[in-house]
Amino acid sequence: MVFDQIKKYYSNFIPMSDDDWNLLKPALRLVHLKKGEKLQSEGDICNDVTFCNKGLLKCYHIKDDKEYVEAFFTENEYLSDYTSFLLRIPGKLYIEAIEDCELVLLDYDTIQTFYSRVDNFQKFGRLMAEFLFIQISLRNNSLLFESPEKRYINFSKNRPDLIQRVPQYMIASYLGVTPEALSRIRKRLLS
Amino acid sequence: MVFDQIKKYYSNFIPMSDDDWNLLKPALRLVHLKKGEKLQSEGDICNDVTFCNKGLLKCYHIKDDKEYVEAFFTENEYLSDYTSFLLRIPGKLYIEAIEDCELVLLDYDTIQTFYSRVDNFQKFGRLMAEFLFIQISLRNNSLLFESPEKRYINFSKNRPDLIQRVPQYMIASYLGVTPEALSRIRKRLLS
DNA sequence: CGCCAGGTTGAAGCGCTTCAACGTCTGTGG
DNA sequence: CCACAGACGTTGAAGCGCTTCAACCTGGCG
Repeated sequence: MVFDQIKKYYSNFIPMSDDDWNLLKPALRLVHLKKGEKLQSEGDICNDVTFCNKGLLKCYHIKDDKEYVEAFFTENEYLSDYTSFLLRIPGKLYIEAIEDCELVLLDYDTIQTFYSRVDNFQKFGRLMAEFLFIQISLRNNSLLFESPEKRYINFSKNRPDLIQRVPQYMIASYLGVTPEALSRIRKRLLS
Repeated sequence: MVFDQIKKYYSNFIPMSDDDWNLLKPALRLVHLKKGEKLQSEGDICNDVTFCNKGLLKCYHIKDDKEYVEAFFTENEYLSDYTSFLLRIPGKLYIEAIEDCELVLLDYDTIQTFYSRVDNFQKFGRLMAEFLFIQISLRNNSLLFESPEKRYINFSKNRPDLIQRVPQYMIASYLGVTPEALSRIRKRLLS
């Protein structure tokens, strides 16, 4: 059923007893998003963490009328404007469907309740934050220490699926260059 | 006494009962580091989190014989090669004293034991990972969306202490530019 | 004193950005 | 069914800010 994927995902982090699961399940909300629709906009306080069952989303912010892509999320990935979610402050991010999406949402209050009531969940929260930290560290180092060309090569290697599914100008933004620059990088790499 | 600072730091994240504290205190190790000495080198598995009582450290890695500074740490800050620490894999980081340091160390096994035995500590671990995530997100966005000039301006504003205490070429590395470029940025900003 | 580390300055080069023009594909309405 | 519009990608030319390399300045220290 539609919550099987997220259950499996959780189970990778902590053992999930039937009791735990039965407690959690009623709090999950299934949401569908059409291509181009937004899950969240600048100024919203992010009130949910989102699990992607199906589809593809981008997470970006806007500055001087330009779009800056911070991340992509696809099947079996966990996403949110985590900074806004944690600090309860308005976020700067837009989260938008690049393809039609099937998402599972879990709200802040429920999560906090689970943190305090279910030991395992506190641990899940820790592991999740640690996991996200490691992810973002990798991206950090990539941005600081690698050339755009190297970043593109790595991205193609690590996420060949996204190279296919995401328009090139969004990938350029994600890599921190203009679409023209990425086009030339690709051309250079062919020879 | 020497562990007062870290106790206070912990108390910012979780209530710390006398019982908790008495349990934790014996596991803390006081370490002194002279300017230029290293706490950790590339290839080491990071086995401790470190709290800085006094002094100043830099965290960097080496690539093509060049030093790339990832972070500075000073009084009342918490540091480690968190990726290596969490994943138990050899790290890429060097951690080195820029000034003589007084540090408080807490090792991996003790922390894991505390995670499983003391509820509050599990929560501390979560909050700490969340905190680090937010920190690194900020840096991430700065690197991706701001010019070196803007990064320098922000850095001067946020860490005027470090501008004074850290040699300029290390700040340049931290900001992701060459020492020459930073020198010219500073010159530009004077007019 | 002379050395060395740290900072500045100059000149050349390169890869990115910007702006503008031009392909190419796809979908949509006349 | 074709024609056109719009979205996406490519290409060219000019400009800019960074890097690199080299020279030089300065202050602290043996």
